[in-house]
Amino acid sequence: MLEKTYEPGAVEDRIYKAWLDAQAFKAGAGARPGAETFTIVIPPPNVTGSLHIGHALNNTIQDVLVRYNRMRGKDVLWQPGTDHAGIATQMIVERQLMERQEPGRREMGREKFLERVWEWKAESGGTIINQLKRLGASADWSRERFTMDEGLSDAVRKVFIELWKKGLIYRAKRLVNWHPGLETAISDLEVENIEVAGKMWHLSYPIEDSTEAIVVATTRPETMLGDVAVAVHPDDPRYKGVIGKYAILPIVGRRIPIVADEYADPELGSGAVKITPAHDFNDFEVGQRHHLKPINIFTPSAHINASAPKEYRGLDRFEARKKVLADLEALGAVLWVEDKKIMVPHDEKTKQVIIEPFLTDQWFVNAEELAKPAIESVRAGRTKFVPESWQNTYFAWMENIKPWTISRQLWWGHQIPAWYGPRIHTDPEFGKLDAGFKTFVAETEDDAKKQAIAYYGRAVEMHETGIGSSPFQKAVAEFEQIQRDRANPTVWATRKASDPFAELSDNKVPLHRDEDVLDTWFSSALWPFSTLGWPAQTPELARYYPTDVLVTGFDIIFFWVARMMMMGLEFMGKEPFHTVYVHALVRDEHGQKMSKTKGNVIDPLKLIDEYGADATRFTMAAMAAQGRDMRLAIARVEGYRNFVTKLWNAARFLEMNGCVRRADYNPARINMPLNRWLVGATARAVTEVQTKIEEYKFNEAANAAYDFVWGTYCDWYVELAKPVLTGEQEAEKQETQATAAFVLDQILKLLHPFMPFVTEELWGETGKAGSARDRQLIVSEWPMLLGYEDKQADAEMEWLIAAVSGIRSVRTEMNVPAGAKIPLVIVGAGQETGTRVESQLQALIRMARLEKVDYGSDVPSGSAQIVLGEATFALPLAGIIDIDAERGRLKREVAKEEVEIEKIDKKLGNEQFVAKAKPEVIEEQHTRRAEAVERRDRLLAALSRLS
RNA sequence: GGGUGUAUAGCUCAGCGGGAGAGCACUACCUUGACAUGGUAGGGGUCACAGGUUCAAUCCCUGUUACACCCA
Repeated sequence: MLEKTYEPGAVEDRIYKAWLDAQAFKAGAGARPGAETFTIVIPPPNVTGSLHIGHALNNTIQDVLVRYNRMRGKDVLWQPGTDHAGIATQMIVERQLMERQEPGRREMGREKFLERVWEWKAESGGTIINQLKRLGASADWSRERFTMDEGLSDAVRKVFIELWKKGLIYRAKRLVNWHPGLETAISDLEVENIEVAGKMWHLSYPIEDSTEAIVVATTRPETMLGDVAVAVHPDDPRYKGVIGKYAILPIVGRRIPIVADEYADPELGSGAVKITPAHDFNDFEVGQRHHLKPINIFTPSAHINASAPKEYRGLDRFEARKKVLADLEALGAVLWVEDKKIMVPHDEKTKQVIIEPFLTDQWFVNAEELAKPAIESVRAGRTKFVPESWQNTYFAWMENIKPWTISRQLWWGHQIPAWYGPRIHTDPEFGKLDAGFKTFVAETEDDAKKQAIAYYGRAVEMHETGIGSSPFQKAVAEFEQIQRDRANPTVWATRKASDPFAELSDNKVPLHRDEDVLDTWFSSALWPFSTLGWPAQTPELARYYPTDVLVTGFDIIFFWVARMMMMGLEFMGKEPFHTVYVHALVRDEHGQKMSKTKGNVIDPLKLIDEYGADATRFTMAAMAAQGRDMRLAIARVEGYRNFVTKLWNAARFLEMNGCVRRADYNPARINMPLNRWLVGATARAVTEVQTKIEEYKFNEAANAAYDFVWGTYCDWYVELAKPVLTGEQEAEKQETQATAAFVLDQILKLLHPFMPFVTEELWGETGKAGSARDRQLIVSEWPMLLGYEDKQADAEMEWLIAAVSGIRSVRTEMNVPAGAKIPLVIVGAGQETGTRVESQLQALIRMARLEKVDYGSDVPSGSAQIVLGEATFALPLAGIIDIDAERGRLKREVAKEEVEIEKIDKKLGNEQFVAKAKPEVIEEQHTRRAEAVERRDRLLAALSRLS
């Protein structure tokens, strides 16, 4: 016997374990022989993360697709795992060390520190995975992957080396977005520009050998310490005379050129701009055009460095601004200040730290080149976006893609497989300005050494200290000096004479591995194939790549979709997925983005605790309309929790009424209109849900299932079945019991992708009676119900429902007590009505709360009347009903029909309409008019009988 | 500044070139033998505004307004 109410908390864990025990999530579980594959890779959540509402939506959709396709008999793989989240994870462990007052990362050294990170991962890294399990995610956990796994790290090294060989990865000194707190480069996607109230300072720079000055405007006065030029627009008449002259930088005293460059906007400020190539992206480009050497004034932690005058050194950027302004003020160089809204780059995660454009050596991916085929794939429709409009966002970004900064000054991540050494004098780059180190990119240190030995023609020596450290720099400088000396025989002879160890030093070539690691997304980009075993040619790779659908939020199109597309095409030669389903962003019920600071976060785990995983999932699916965002109101979750309860109680009713599945049940061989109608309606519901899932219209699929289960099965079928189930007609009873049980089975299947727990539980419970179940619901077959439509049965049941509804309406309107049983007299019944009344008499009596049903030739006086088909249903309520009220009711009904007739007449009277509208539309109007006239006339007749 | 999107019932949202819908909320009645996390009946909308296309516009087009998001 089922419990009175369904308790999700008591059931979900047990059901989930049962699935795991049965290995129901494993790739290929329940697949038909020779089945085609259906593959989804999870967009890897951050290992430091915990489940938020966006994950809940994202993974509900994936699980709906996965469970549906599994039931369709496909060979399904849902590949799960997490990414290593370089910055976030390193920060967590560093904070932990600090809290425990243990030595910091630099004191303990790289190796020890990484051990600690792995320890952290082992202890608390799996949080989100466990939370996904609570949601009911049926991913193949036996295949769970982590971006730092050995295999995935092999893939990263291989990709890096291949791209390097193809020239698609390079190392260069560029301005990058620099996080001064973490002292690492970050990608432009990790920067959020936030508008803040700022100021614009107008500064006066004196012109050399002149009494005049040039006025520049800036929002960052402290960077003037690194100014190398002033730019004006070449066509700006105000400045024609000063181009080519020099300004004297106040405080610093540097002589800087006044250059003509179109970057200077005559409309903005004074029309002249200061140029600080080391600290501004636009200025950097201006600097390059005019061959100006950038002057970097910051240390990696954004304190003033030795390039600035002594009294500024060591100040952080904010203190430096104050001092620069005070000093300029004292010089009279600050002309005026205006308030201005300015966009300031912030760290996207915390939104606390201001990001600094910073000049450093970094590794870059030539994303522009990789983007070309990725754009083409979408243009050609080999990968489609759903909804389609998102492809515009994709194109917009991909067509303006910037070089991707992939190196990070961190320890946690994939260390870049590059080794550096000095250049030999025969190297074409030798001695060139900014040539940088000789770089050896290799799988292993041994391989790097081999390459180096081949290049130098002599043994190398691994240096442990960083490439920026003085011992390494000194060793390199020494080697390069020897190279120079050797190139000149006279110098070399002199040197050898004075330095007996010269030859020996020549043999000590210093080599050092790049200490930086790669951006986490570099490894995530490989996820659709690295998780399947690549670079090894595994059977899984052959079978499951390309995958089918990537399910993601639009805020992440750039992170996941774009990069996976680029890498998939480059290394697999095929798009990683044929469809990208972009779901909405979940907001609170007032449309605000959820955030911890606003305190409007809805925690999906709390929803699961309170309403159950099924209700939470169903809400996600029901609200997943294709669009930009969805506002989540708790009331919706509550409503769907009630739906779970409703289903449970329907099953309980069946159980109490002997509705047991029968092995010999055949829906094609049943007789009662009630049952034939239900089976047809079930078939329609199945088709609807199936179609909508395949169109990625999850809200429509969920609603179709909801309407059928509650509106059709519970509200009408079960109610109409009651008199049969408690009646004496044994054959009818048995047919109804079996049909009710059969359709419940179909319902469980239909709802399973959305509500896996309660459906599996009911599947198990109902399996205890009747024919044995041979498998769990999760791997059972999706319903196949074709050819069960019965128009005649449908018409009869629709008539019955109209009759019952009509009588109920009148009862309420006439204030007939709910419990009172009243007589019904049917007047003017034709053969069809007669047959239907006979067939549905018990149902009619019970549902409409009738005392008896008679036929009559006249409507008894003082009756309320309902027009239904050719017949009039009269409810003789003399003495009970208020004749005036009934007259009013009928008049309103007549008026409604009149309005309808009038509207149609207007249309049909329009020659243009008759001439141009489609014939079927005109036909429909005629039919509707005739029906309305019929109803109106009967209502008028009813009205006349009242007076 | 450029782009994208949204305006439909009190709230949250579907829908759509020919009859305005759901859930929640609301009103009235009902402790009927699955379910009060329920049942029955009901009220409530010039489908943002102004033009245009069309036989026909909530739906297509243009503009306006408001809001949201993305990019600079």
